[in-house]
Amino acid sequence: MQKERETRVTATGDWIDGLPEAGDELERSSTAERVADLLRSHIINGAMAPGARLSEERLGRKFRVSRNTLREAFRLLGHERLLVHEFNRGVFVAKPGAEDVVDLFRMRRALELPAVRSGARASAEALGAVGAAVEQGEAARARGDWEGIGTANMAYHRAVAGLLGSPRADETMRQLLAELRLAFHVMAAPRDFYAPYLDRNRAIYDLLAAGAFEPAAQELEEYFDVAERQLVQAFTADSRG
Amino acid sequence: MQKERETRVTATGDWIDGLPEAGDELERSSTAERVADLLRSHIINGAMAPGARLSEERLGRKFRVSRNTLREAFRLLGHERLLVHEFNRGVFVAKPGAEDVVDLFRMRRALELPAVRSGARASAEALGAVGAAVEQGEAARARGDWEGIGTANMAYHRAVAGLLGSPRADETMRQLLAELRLAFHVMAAPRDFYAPYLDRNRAIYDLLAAGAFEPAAQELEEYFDVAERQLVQAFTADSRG
DNA sequence: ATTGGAGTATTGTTCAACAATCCTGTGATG
DNA sequence: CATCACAGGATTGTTGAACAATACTCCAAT
Repeated sequence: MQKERETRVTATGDWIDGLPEAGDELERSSTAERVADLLRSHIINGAMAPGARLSEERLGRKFRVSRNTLREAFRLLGHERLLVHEFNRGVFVAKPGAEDVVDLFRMRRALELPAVRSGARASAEALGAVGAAVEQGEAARARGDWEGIGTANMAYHRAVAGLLGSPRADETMRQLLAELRLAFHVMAAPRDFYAPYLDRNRAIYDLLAAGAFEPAAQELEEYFDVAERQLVQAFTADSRG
Repeated sequence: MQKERETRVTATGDWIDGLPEAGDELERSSTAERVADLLRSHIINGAMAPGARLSEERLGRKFRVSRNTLREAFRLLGHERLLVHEFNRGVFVAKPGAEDVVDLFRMRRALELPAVRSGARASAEALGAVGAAVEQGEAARARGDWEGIGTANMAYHRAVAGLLGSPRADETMRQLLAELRLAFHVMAAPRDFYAPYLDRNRAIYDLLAAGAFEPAAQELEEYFDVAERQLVQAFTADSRG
């Protein structure tokens, strides 16, 4: 009897202990966070032009939330540099300049290159995410979905940074890429900006999968140089106003 | 007459244009930001124990601010990972674990090592900040100010990351170091933890000042290895409860 | 063309209220 | 004895209104 009871208890314990610790799946979110998510998607999709003003009263009425809740959301996005908060003047959609693009690429180099070079220590899962993003991008290209190509490119570089296995790097990378995507909306309609880079993404992934981490890093570095130059050029050419 | 008028006008214009664009000096801060600054310093100085709960009502009464303002401050510090916000339960001072220390060092390596290696491109001002931090630390040691040594060490590594000349790296570094400092308060009183590293800081700076960037990076890497191991060890040894 | 000033609109902050959720202690039940 | 149910109290989540402080606009005056 004692034995049966004990086995039952330990069995239950093992069962529960074996569960994956209740991740963020059932994490209830506050209204402010949901509003922030909504605003963020609008911003990076270009629905809100860079520099546009976000009126507390009008947005609050639109989303059916109070000003206080809206202000909490503003704080969140301000910390991600998607909104800029000017005291007593209001919040505006950030308007990145060429110097921001340069800085963003500096950060990307600092995070993504070490991530690739540490590829040997990366989990198979993290590596698989890179491959999945490559195919996601190619599928988007096949159906001419330019928006999808951009999304896939973001996923790709997030996955690359994810090779580090660092929660903080993941979070930082997420922000950087969102900001970078906002930067695109500043320059003149670059619908198929990312398309030429899909093959390069594939090449880097193949090197990664083959264990050639240093060559992959070199390829990635070259990509950074080319993409940054093209972006900065688009910015300075477009610098009227 | 026309000429005189024109010169006067252009002179005024040049004078104003020459001014340094009004930096953050006269940037008025909101109450929420001031509260956040106050809380941050309390957290970093260990006045609030990791894991402690921050009651909205009591803190609001203490600081004489409304709950809404306090909540805005909580959001700011939550984004910096100094506070953790559990929905419907409240906010708590973050309680970093060994895995956080490992992650923090991953990020530090990613940011500080490239910064040192790019030292050739760094401004003289940024380099001077590193030297100033070294001397600040040595002065603190001379008068037995252990708290001051810790502060100087933070300033030192912020200055090192500052060699990149990247605003985003500066901001990220500021957060990482604040979080790291919080981690110290978790382990058993390490008053003179930083003291042994002062000479190493000096050595790295001397290499930097001499233009030996790669050797400086190697020294820094070694410092990371030693410091991380010591910290993680202190954590795992102290992992009861 | 620039300066001053009144009036309006918007943000900053507080306060009070209520709903939703969590925590605690108590008793019932097997 | 362990577990569960449940009521009561405490805390957070969110709203709405109010007022102060600041910025913006427009017009008059020089």
